[in-house]
Amino acid sequence: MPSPSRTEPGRAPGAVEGARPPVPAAGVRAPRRRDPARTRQAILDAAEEEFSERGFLGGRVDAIAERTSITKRMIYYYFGDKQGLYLAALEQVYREMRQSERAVHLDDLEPVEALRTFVLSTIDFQEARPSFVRMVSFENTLGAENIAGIESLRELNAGLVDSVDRLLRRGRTAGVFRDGPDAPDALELHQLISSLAFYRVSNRATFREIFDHDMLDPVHGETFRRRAVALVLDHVLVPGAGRRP
Amino acid sequence: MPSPSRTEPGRAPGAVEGARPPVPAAGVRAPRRRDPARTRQAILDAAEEEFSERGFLGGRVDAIAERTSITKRMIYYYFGDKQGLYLAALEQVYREMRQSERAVHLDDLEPVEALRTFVLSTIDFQEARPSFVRMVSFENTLGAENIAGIESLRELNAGLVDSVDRLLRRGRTAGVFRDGPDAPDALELHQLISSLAFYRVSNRATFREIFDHDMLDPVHGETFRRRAVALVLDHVLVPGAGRRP
Amino acid sequence: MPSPSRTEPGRAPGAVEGARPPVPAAGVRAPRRRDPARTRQAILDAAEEEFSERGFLGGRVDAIAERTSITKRMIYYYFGDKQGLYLAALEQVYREMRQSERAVHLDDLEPVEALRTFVLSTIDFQEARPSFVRMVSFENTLGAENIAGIESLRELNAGLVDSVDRLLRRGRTAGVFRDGPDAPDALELHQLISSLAFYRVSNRATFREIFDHDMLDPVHGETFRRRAVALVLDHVLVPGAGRRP
Amino acid sequence: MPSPSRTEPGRAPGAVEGARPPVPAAGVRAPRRRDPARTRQAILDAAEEEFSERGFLGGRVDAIAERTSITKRMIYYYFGDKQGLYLAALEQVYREMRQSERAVHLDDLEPVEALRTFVLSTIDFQEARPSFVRMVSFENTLGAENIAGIESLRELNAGLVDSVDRLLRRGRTAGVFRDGPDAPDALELHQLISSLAFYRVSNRATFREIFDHDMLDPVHGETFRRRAVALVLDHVLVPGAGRRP
DNA sequence: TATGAATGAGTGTTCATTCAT
DNA sequence: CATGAATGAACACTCATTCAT
Repeated sequence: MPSPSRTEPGRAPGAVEGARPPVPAAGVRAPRRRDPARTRQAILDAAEEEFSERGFLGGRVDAIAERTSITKRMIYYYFGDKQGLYLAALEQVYREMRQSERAVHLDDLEPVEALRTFVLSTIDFQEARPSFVRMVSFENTLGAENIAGIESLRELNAGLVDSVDRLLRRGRTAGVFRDGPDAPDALELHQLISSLAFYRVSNRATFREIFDHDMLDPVHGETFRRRAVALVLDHVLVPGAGRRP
Repeated sequence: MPSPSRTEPGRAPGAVEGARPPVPAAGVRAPRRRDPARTRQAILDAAEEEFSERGFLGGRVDAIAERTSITKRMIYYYFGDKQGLYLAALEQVYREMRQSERAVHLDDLEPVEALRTFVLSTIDFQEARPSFVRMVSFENTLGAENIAGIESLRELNAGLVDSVDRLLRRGRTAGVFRDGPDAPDALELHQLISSLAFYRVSNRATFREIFDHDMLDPVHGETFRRRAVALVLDHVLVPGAGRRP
Repeated sequence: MPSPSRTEPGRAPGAVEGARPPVPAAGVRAPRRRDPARTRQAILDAAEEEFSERGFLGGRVDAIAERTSITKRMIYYYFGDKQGLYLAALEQVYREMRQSERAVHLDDLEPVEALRTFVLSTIDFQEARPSFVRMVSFENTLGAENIAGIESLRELNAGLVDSVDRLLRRGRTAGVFRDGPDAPDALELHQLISSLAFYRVSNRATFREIFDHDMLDPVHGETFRRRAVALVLDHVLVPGAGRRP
Repeated sequence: MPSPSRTEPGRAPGAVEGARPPVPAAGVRAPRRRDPARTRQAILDAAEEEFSERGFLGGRVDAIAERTSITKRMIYYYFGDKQGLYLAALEQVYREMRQSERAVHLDDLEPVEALRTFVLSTIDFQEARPSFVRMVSFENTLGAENIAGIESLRELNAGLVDSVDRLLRRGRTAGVFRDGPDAPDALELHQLISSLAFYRVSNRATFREIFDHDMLDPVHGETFRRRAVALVLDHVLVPGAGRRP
């Protein structure tokens, strides 16, 4: 299951667990009746798996029902239809990304260190959550029609760009980041870093098949990170400034 | 149609057309009977469209038949099954990429110019052939299982890496490219450039939806190209060498 | 319908019918919604008809759906695939045979009478259930690949041979059945009787076409039975023993 | 191929083979152009294989074309349609049986020996030509509709019954065969012997699967033949007469 | 809340057969 | 005589979705 530690929205965090209705017979494996929030979450996790593996068109509602041993009727009860379920899974995946980005407090770091941290955390997140990458890939192939329906997504990501923007300003003010028309803005910088981090995960399979080289092999991890950081810093820093010895 | 410039094998380029039975009205795209090469190619083009839009799982054989007004039976006659057709479309798309790369004779250019050309031609190709990008994306989401079945793909791409390798060697010999353990090898360089060029096309839809910024908008094209070239050159050149004034 | 006497598992034999929703007009054979056991059985009966008439390869799932006016989807819901349905029909037919054989308690009869009874009941069953004969014939032409998948079939039939074996032993002990290396064993005896009873049904059509003689015509029934019994008794009895006056 | 020794109707038996048109390039495997009779026969043999393995409904014209590497068009050219081809194959199989029966000159043997010979030759033929048995089985499951279309089949088989009839008369006249209302007539005798010989081949697969006993295993061949002969003689001979010591 | 049964429109694939050359 | 290309109807099987309980 993607992430067992996920908070379950339908249930109060401090709820007493002991007081639950008669526990189902031992040996029964899956979320058993009478815990709607858990049922909902189980469906959602299965949907994330299914859709991230096969896409919206390729994903099967039946397969999701089988993964959870929850009846299809429940899926429709909770999510309306296939698209509703897909959207919910997509949103869940994006929400996680946001949380991961919030966890990194760029504003608390001095500019160069903040930039370095931003690059590395982006790489780390994409690497850790390939199902995010796959769902985004699928969304793109279908023209991102579904993603448009997710409210709060824009502001969510606008927040990200804003924080990169603040980072860049601080760096320029401090005289360590280049300025002028040739210097990249926040969005361009995000695009650059995303390209590096995303492609590495999204194109892993074909790259490996064609070049016999697994971009995600831990063996290459350190080198890749170092190069990526160097590349971005070279691109942003004023020549000669602030590099590590 | 995906590639109007494709040579049609069943017909000599300069052949006289006048002697043939009444040519179908111009604009009618479906090939008419008794021209197997044309029939096959029409199916293939429609398949490329369909599969690049909806993926292997989402693509419908019926849709391909309707696009061409060729009976489904003929699709199976020529390509065996859905997977065979998909593979053929995938191969066609890859072959075009190779041809586009061959067209650029890196060996004939001096190293810095060659590198600049390589970056730009990669960007241009991905931009010009979004269906290539989409098919590769789909392949990756499915683990590139299909791509493994295409012979000649590895050597085809090995050729590409070889020519980049020669390029790097020449640059180092000439003293303009960095050397040593920190300098990227041919594969790493290819990965870098592909990331930039591929992501811009593959993630266009979500990027636009989230940031209101179309990475492929011609308005940004020149800037993007300039930045990408600068980025790569900065990464490869010895500091201070060979840059344009 | 193949076997009107079949017990319908989903309904208690003496259950009151009055409380149910308006019963469909008598004579309407298709079961109406919401009686799974009946639905399943209706499919199975139609499958037995279809497959016994046209074989596994020739039988059409669509035809079975039409015979019952149950949607194809339900057939797959209950039986998985065509082969699963075929196997279920085959098993049903074999189970009936077993029941018919169990109904004859050979152990309760004295040897000669038991043997006579065994011959006649075998003839009667094959004659009464031509679809059994046809399905077995089809199975044979396909190498009995399907039959191999039916568990319990062997033990089921092993039971038959065992009871014939007991019969033979009792007869030998009583001194009425021949003994020694030339006397047939239980399996040989079964083969002999089956040959006579089975061929008469399985080859009826060609025999009639070629010789203008219907082996199943009631006119010949009595003679055939008498001859078959005599033939078997002559083969098994010690000369001069136990024949009817 | 079923029977390479088959006479090819379209070609004179004594035709010189050396004078054939330029032999096709070495490596080309199958009957090559410009020998219509051979082409026809190749199709027929493949059809016999296909139909005897899968029946009329299950047999595929494509499969027959592939077996011979002759184009489907030729099949239609020679045989009209699938049914025409099936009939031709059926007729070929029956013709062989007739020839095999003609080869045994019952009239030249004394009655008991003739009867013994008849039983054994019937057993031998069925054993040697399982595709005959399978095609007859298939015909029966379909109600022998096709067989009705084969002219000369009745007289062909009438001849068989006549010769058995002559055999029985001779035996009765000689006082070795039983007479009276309880004695079997020619058709009954044919039915009996066919049952034994046919069932052994037709039901081999299910019998083996169910009882782990291969009725055609050479190990049991001698015993089966002895029993079959004894059974028939016991049924026909006057008690005590003419048996072997 | 939950379920198992049911549906109709598709979805990949194959069939026997025919056409133009 | 012979071929490869073409067809439309059927074929086994699956889809997302809904109903009765």
